[in-house]
Amino acid sequence: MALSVQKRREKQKAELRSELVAAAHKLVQEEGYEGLTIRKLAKRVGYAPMSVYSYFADKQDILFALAEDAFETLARRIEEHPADDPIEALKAVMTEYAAFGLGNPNEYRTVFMTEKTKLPEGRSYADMEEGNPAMKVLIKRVEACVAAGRLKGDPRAIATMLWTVGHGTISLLITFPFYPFGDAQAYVKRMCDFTLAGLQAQDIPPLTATPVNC
Amino acid sequence: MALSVQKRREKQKAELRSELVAAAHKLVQEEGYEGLTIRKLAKRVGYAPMSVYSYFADKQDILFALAEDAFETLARRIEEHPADDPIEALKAVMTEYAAFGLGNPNEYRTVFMTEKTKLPEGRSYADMEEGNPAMKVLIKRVEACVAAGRLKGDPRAIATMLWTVGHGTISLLITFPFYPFGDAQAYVKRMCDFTLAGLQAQDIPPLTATPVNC
DNA sequence: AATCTTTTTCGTACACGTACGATGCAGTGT
DNA sequence: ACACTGCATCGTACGTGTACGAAAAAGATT
Repeated sequence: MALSVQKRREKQKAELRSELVAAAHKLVQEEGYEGLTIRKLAKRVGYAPMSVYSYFADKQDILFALAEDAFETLARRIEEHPADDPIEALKAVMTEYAAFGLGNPNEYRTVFMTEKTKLPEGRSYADMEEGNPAMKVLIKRVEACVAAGRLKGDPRAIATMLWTVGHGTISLLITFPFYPFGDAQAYVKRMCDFTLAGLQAQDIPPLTATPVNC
Repeated sequence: MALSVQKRREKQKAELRSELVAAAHKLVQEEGYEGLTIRKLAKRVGYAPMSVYSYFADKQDILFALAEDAFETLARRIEEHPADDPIEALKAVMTEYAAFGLGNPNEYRTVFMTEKTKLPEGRSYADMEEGNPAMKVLIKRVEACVAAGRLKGDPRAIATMLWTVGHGTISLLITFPFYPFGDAQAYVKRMCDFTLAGLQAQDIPPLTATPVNC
């Protein structure tokens, strides 16, 4: 109870929620993933621990909010790195994504490597794609590649595959820092180039389609 | 004589450790992953909760032991299903690996998605490759592909790249189960085929080499 | 103004993982 | 026989996420 009851009263719900998100963000940056606890978070904003549950269903919900935040800043960062060649623009997305992950491993871990079994209330798949700015930019740049005839296939599928490879690379580098990947940057570039070479050589069907062969 | 006493102690210790692992396995089977707690485990074998820590560094260590068991059976399962074509044999590894990860997400998470600054005592990255039977099989089959002229390049680099894509796929599916990947099996197959197509189209240099262009 | 209803806040309690240090016992040296 | 040493065992305690329900505040109705 660091704050007076009256001041607490005046706060708007949305404001308080984003204040909680901001505090959570700070906590993660300052003390790492393990530093983010409900009690600490509550203390930061002058609430009792259980009051946090008025704004978040559970801890996962907080992490989800952090993820949304991270997506936004990531998208902003990406858009600061345009390129003439559409393929290069795509590579820039991957590079920025990797730089973000390797530069903020704690953040990346909480956002992309902790289980999110259930969507927060009112979220849907569409939200995950449409409401995710980073994915939106990625898809947009993929679409540019398709439009320019540099890639063939379903943009969303291509984007998801790029995300998959990027995430695999980053999370492995974070989780096994001593594994002999060689230079991290070089490995990121290797995987990025490899994936894009593969994508340029194929027509990528949509995700829901499940072609059966082999 | 002091030596035999020492050995006897170690043997007893190992016995109790595996007894604990067995009890843990049973607990998981009976009550699910959430049913595995130190306190319950201790009660099962008639010990105080803290006594478990004489045999395991922490709970992750227990899960790691469980995962080792699982990987052994996985490797066995893989080798029971060989394929004539070396590339298909490689795909089989990936498929089984994915099936394990998606079927045992908690084990997968503890082994491959939690920071490995502290591996269980006596484990190293050589162990990660040599001591993990599944990874061992992967490298072996990559080598078979290279020997058969179906793949070109450094086997370890190729295996690492396959691991990267496989891990990206599995961990994403685990972490964001609500994301519209479509059918998980189909997505795994897609990524697997895609990656192998790419690998077959290139000569893969060793990891330490860091080619610089673009 | 008074009463009832709804929403927001949070005090308490539980099971959890586990750090720390005490206890007691087996093995060794004298 | 006796003291000493090392080690297996475990009692206690802390901080964790969060279920439950009480308390308080805000809003609605009379």
